[in-house]
Amino acid sequence: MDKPVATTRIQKRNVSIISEAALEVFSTYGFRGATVDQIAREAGLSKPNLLYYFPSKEAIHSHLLTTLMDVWLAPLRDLDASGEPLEEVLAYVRRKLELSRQRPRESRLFANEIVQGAPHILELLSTELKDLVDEKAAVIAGWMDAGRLAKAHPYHLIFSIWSLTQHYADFDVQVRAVLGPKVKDPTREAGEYLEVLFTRMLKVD
Amino acid sequence: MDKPVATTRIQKRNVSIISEAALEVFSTYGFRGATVDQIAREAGLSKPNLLYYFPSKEAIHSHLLTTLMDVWLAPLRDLDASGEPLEEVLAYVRRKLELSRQRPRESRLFANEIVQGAPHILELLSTELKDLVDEKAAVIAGWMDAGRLAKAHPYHLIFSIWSLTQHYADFDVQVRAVLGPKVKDPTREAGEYLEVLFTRMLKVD
DNA sequence: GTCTATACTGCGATAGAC
DNA sequence: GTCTATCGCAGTATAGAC
Repeated sequence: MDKPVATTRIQKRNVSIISEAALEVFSTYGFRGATVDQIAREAGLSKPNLLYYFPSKEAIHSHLLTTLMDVWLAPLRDLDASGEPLEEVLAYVRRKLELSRQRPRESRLFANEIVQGAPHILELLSTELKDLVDEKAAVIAGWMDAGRLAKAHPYHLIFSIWSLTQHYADFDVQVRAVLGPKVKDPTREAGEYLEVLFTRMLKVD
Repeated sequence: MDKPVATTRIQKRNVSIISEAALEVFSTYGFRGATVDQIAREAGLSKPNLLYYFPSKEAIHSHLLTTLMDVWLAPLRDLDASGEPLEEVLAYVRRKLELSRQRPRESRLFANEIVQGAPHILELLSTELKDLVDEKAAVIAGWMDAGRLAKAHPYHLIFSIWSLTQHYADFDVQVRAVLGPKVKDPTREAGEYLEVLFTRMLKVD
């Protein structure tokens, strides 16, 4: 809803600048906590000028959430039914953790939205997201039935991958506060830990 | 900071009613998204009357966060160095998951705060929380060194317990959207899954 | 101690000049 | 297509009657 006007090159460029600024602000302060003024300042535009490209604050937010959904789900889409099971799952974990490291703002944007009850994307969750998870959970269940992966609840396996990888983006301040300033790259440690965790969990003896 | 006035019974009762209402509203909308009007309505008081008990919106929020911190850390405090290692960890997971089930609003209150950079409790995280985790991570490391628990990064083990258990409170709408309406109690399924996960992760052969 | 009324601020959005 | 100016509203907090 409320797509931005974007036909000329200048317009496309400004829409992209605004999106970048809005991602920065929304991911830090949440929807209500963010102000259009802040986003405009971050984007280097005046407030009315910004509202020329997007009709409202809500429109910017919606635009971000929907366009980012694809990026967010790509790692799961890439889970390949014809691959080697354990390696496929571990590769998924790696891709997801890499996404948390490289795009923590996107992760926090979603986290803010979902913690508050997903008012803007509830529909997407029970359609697009559910369909994809249904499909991939079936693949994983197939591997388990074939004895190629240790048995476990496939849906909760996927939830645990989301939870553990996104934790290092969403709760970054807490992780750093607990580990102390000496640990420069918590996500690298996390990668090693998660590799061990899911191998022990899923490897067939 | 800014403790509420609470000497008489009526005052104590109202402070408690306000806290309950504020928890409901802050956990749903975050700090900025919540309004004093909403909290007052939820508490059945007029706005000025509410602001007689707490000097400001921020004071209510601080009061909630600091008083709830103890409840939140209790399960980890109860991890007993003289107990049987695997059983102690599993019991911790169970207590934490039970807390997510019974007090999802508290979990979301913290999640909102930390996702947005923990502006109000950063200090607490790097002192009280860090000290407790340091202590318990040492206990776990001791168990691993003694060969009573499979080796793994103790800090990230604790992070993974937080992450996995709180996920079912903080991301409840997403979990339910994906599982569909037929699953009435995702947390019960999660309990079984997590039992398996941490047993396979930590059991010594 | 609790209410009504209100001061004051900051925000989202629009009007209209250029 | 971008600006200045401003409207209208919602929000926090306070003054002062009862």
